[in-house]
Amino acid sequence: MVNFKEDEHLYNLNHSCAHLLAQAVKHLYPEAKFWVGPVVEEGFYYDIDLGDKVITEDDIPAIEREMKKCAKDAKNIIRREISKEEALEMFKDDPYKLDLINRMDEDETVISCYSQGDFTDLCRGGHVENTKLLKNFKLLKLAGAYWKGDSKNKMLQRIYGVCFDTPEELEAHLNELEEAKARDHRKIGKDLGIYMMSDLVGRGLPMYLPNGFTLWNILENYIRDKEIKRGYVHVQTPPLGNVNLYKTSGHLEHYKDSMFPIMEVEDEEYVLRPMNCPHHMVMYSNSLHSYKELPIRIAEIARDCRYESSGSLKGIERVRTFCQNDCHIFCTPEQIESEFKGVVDLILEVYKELNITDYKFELSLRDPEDKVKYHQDDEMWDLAENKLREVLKDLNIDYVEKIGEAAFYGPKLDVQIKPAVGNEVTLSTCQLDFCLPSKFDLKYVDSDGSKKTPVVIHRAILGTLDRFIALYLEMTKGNLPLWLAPKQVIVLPVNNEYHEEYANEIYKELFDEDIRVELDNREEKLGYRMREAQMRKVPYSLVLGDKERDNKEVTYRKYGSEEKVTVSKDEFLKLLKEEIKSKGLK
RNA sequence: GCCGGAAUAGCUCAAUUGGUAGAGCAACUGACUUGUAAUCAGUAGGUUGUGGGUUCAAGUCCUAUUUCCGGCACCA
Repeated sequence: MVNFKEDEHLYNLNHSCAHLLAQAVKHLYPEAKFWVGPVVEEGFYYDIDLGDKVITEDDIPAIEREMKKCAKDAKNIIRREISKEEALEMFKDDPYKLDLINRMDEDETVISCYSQGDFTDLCRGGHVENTKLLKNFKLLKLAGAYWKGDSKNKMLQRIYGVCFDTPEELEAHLNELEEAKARDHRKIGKDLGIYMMSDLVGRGLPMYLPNGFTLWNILENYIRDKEIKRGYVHVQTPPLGNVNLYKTSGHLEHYKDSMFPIMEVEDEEYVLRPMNCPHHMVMYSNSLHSYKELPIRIAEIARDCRYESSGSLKGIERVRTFCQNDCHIFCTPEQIESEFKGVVDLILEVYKELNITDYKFELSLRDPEDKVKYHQDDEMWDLAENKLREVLKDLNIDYVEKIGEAAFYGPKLDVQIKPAVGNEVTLSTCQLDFCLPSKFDLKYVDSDGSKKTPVVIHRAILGTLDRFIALYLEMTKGNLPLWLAPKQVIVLPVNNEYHEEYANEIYKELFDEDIRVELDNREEKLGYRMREAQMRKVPYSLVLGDKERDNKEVTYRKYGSEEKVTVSKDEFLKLLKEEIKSKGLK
């Protein structure tokens, strides 16, 4: 997918198109006031205050027509540099522009504006030279957007669009957007019987259907086995807790708004747990620990519940109950680096085996100005942040730093992935925590006999199973590798009368070898059953007729290929086992 | 939560300015006995998300509400 911010020409083209949009809107709605119209990764937008006028989809064609009309005038786009006084005078009727001008730094001596015909906008640039280049554009979506991105402010109307040099490029881009929609896990999840939702059960509460839960279980076993090999121990804790647990941890104070409300039970107060860190802290304190035991890695595939605002719910990517692939590593300060490295190493290993390639690392740091969210001492933060930087440097990993994105208890490394539709989300995370261990007064006995406070690393590799399945379905377009496919083989006898017995025999042999196999012996034509097997994306379809029965062979067709291959049944089983073992990777 | 849009059979979608709710697939029944993406015929399937209202008449107009979709805000 094209990124409009990365290509300079495309950036300028879209930036100018944003101005063109504003110009057209101004023509059609003279009372319109304009905030900003930047280029973003997916194109351009403009935020507009239209007073009482509400722009709907029906108004879009008229705006596009007016844009075409304005562009046809072939006006040069002219840059002018003006003083702050001039700027204030020029935009005196537009409170939003005045706000921009007044907020500019004192040392920003150059204020620039760009004009095209009768329209002038405050703007840093860059732009294309002439409006005649703005031909192949399309307005794509309408949205509300808070002024300055703050939900306390008024909501403006935002119009998104894209612009290209040629109609072919525009067409291709629109096709890509359509294809992305077809890849959406909400569609694939429905088509492949992965999960369902029900109003009666409640919004944001997914129910995994047999196919989805098969996939879920394989992933769960896969990651648990990986963790066991790396010295993790697995536990189980309850999905709710006494409210005092979250008062102790500090979570209640910080995240009350996104927790389900407190339940009163016989003079006690409980909450559905929004995370399981506090449970694991308490579990650590169950016994006295020697420095010799550390690191202790307490892991759990844990179900949590969060009150996510209704507008943020999205399939199984963002839900109100989810299972975290969680772990809390309790270690000494000296062990931070090696443990952190171990986690990053595990992330990379898992991504390699799952063939996940399109992701980026983000190092989320505190905002030193925000003393409300980050109230521990700066020294601790500096130490933590620098340690993470060092490890990333050692591992030679590219990352971007994000100020103010850290958790209240410490900095974190996140792995971000772009879903088929919508904003980037976090898949894996690894977080350093100097805070919770002291809140729970956790200790270990050091070599000199003194009691010390351990450091905790929170980490999740598959993130939440729910979100992981969503993203993975989108990456693979639902075409799952053999080891993860809910059904691996479908057996299709050509004719039940003559071939069902042999088909049953093959079915049973595969079943006994733990292959997830299904026999489709319905009274339907082979073509019909083959079509269904292909639509269900079953990796192998086996066709069994006279030839196969007589020679003890099978003819298979691999999903996505039309090639038919006949092999002995032993060879087929061997092939399956090898492919499963290799996870489909060369 | 906020702004906008949408909701019709299990699924995908039709239904002229308000005028008898339809089709394909799936399901069921029967025939066909099948060699790699849809065999044929028949049957059944609906309080048009839900509650009010306007009208001789509402899927269609108004209103409230629920859910979903596109964004924004949020995301430990």
